Amino acid sequence: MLETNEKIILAIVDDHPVVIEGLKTLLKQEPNIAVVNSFTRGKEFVSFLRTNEVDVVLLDIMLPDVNGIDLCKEIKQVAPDIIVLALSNQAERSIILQILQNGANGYLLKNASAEELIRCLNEALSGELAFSKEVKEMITRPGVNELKKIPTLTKREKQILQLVAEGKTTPVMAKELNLSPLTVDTHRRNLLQKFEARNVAELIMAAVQHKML
Amino acid sequence: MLETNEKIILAIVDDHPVVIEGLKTLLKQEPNIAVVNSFTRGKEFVSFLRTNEVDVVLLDIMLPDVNGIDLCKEIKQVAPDIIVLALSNQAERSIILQILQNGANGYLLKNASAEELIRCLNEALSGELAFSKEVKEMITRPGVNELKKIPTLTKREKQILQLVAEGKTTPVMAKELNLSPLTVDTHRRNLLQKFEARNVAELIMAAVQHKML
DNA sequence: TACAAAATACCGGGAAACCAGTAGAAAAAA
DNA sequence: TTTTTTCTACTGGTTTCCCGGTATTTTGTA
Repeated sequence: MLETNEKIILAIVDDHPVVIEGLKTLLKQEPNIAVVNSFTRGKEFVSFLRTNEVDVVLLDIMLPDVNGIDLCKEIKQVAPDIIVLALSNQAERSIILQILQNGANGYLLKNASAEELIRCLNEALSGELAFSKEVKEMITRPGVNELKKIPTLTKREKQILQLVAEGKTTPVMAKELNLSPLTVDTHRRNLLQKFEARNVAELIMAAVQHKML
Repeated sequence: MLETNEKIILAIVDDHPVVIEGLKTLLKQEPNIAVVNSFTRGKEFVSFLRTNEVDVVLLDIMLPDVNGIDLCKEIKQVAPDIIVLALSNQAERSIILQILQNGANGYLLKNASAEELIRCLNEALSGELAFSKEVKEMITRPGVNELKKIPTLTKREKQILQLVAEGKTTPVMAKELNLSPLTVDTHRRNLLQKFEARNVAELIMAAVQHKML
């Protein structure tokens, strides 16, 4: 949390120049906000973060170059004290929960009004989780299709999951990755366990439902 | 088409305040553009159009209140000479073609840069159809990602596909449907053939991609 | 540096999936 | 009423998957 008399250093990561300009314009009215740096690539921002201080980042989680969830995690690793407000134009329960699990401090829809934007910023600055109106409804109302806890996969597991989904068999994958088929098999079994699946069919379905494929 | 020395009256219809502000800011630099009216509802804009003159409208086709295609048609009926540039954040071939058939003069993605925006505006003003880069690619190349022909399934096959997706094994399904496991196996094999899949993983993926699960 | 997590690899065995055919009823379409 | 499609069922065999473990090495982080 910041002292109220200090100015906030804000960054915007979004691949849409229009959105960047819009946010800048709307936030210019706020006297508390000092610097607004903007980036169109996730990678760019991460490397900027390594050498510069940033208090708050408005992060579009639908970037072309990287997956939003991974990017959020990476940002939090590089700068654990940064406040990450996820930006998106769709409010899907599973995605929202997933990104919050990965350290985000809030979730805003791009159709938020200026007031909503400012309100969320302040909420986040005072340590709360901040959500725009529609998002709040989405996460509070009874999770109708309450999905089970989302399993966290390792790098290799994601890779293997992808290949499984492409119809590759264990020996084929082993050759492709220069691994023993037995190793690939182990990863497969770990995947099944993590997703609580009994076979590939369930595995793929679960992965699809969690938007991991 | 306008005379070059006349200023252009522009309108923006978008339910995202951020986008409106962004577009305004980016277009402010253009000396040719005079008035920028903005609306968050399609209906609002249409009634405005009945009493005011507008040369060009940037129209978000994903509004909450009305369908973009119908709105475009309505606008063209009220003011046939208006130039409609469709705005969207997704470039789906079928949608693009549909909206062009309904009188739109161009199609821009929201991730377009300022230069692209201006270029498209000028193209549209000089009577051409205007597209941002990615859209152009999408419509010129013939349906690349036009999915393969969707296989037609029999009643039983749909049933079995569903059960397979639920992780049921052949013997389990056989018992459930009072069939011989051998029969179920035959249906499975027919499913694999129809989807050109080598195993369940590919089968499920294909079925999901065709929205059959 | 020490500890946890991830990646690697193995054994043995049973179950299920997949392949290539064939073929007789039943239902739907011509 | 023929013809076609779908549903049913079979033989016989190969491959892959899935399960129960265990264990070493590598990597990352506290």
